Amino acid sequence: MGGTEPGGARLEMDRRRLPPEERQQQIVDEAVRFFAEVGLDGKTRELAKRLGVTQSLIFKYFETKQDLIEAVYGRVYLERISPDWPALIGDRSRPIGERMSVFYRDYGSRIFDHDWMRIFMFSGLAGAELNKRYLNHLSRTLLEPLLKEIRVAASNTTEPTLEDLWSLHGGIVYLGIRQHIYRMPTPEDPQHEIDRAIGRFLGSFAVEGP
Amino acid sequence: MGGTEPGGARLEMDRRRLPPEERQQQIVDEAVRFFAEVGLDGKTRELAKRLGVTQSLIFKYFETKQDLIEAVYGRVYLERISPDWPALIGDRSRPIGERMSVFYRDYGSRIFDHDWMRIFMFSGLAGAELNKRYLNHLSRTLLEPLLKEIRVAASNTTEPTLEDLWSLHGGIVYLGIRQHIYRMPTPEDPQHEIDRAIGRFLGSFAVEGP
DNA sequence: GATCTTGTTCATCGTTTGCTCATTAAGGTG
DNA sequence: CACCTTAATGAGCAAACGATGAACAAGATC
Repeated sequence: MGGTEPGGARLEMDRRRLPPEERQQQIVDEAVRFFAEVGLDGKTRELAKRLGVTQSLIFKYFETKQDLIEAVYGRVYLERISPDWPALIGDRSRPIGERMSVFYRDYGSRIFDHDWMRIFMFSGLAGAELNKRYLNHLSRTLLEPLLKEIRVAASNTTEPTLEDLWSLHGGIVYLGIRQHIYRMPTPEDPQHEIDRAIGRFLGSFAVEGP
Repeated sequence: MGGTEPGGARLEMDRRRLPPEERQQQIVDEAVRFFAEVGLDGKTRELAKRLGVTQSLIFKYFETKQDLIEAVYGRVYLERISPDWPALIGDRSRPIGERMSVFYRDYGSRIFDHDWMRIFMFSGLAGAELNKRYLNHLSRTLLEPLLKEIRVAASNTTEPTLEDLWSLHGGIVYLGIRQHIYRMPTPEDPQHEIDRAIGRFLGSFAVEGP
């Protein structure tokens, strides 16, 4: 399939002239990696060098540097929360411990990502509104429903609070922070640690863990 | 004591000429607040404006901007770990739950600080070696001894691992991250949440909590 | 292969950056 | 009060910054 005829859809490294959408996408792709590494104060000239392109070309596709950063935000925040999770969390045909294990396995596979983790932290420090929106969305659509489900499963004992869940959540997220922000050694099998944390959490509310 | 005679040791806002050590200290103080707010890429001219001083004066006290940043690191990391903690953690005349509660109350009072939290995160993202040294020191001198004590208290049940403790620690630190990095609402009484987390943790190893 | 479109480069502007150094004046000493 | 030390200023340099616009050339169309 494909072939070697010129004008084919295959991407070539040394190709000079690209269709606008493709070039724009290429710039954002590299900008994600670049800003994740050096921070949002990274210079457009260095980004251009990594792209093998002149600096002025970037400003043909993005009016300002801030526009580029917004595009990076959009790209990086996209697809970071799965639409399947609410259904998974509410699926009472499965034990709550299993649901939480599967949820956090899936959640971890999406956020334990070098670029996401660092850009999320950089933008948080910069005071970007997106972080608050993301965390509020996380709380409302995932943590609060999860809390409800745990309370159902833990019916006649002391009930967990939302802050209890944030504590569990923080302990899990901290794995990614240690790895990608502080670049410290982290466990080989994060899922095992996550399952242990979930087990301790549920156990303290007299619910069986994963 | 003191009085109003000129040349007294009291600091005056409008005073122009300061003794070198005092001025140097003043610059570092303001630099901590400044860099914590805008990041380590903050401009020396804006810092000078906040000090009510010319930008060139800063370079009379610090040869390069990097030197100033190192001074900020030193200032901020100082006194962040108490020498009393190892003794507290190892004091078997007190129940482990109480020791952990007191330790984390004290620990929280030192690190749930706007400037520290943000500069630690900025420097971590910048790849500063100090972060790794701090975390390694934390692990060796506090978490590992704490783990040992918990294991003693939990003798004949399943034992906690160091990663379990990191999970608890992360959940606690995440309180500060939510507050100072993401600027999200956090519980009025963090100590209560911390005690709950400690209680759950110890409870899952059949040890009485705080 | 000549022509046309437009993605890309090149040169450059105006500003800001870290940093320097000659000059000024604050404040203690006689 | 005049004198002297030195903290602080002010003007400015070289490099780097985001951004602009004219000139160029890659590649499709006829």
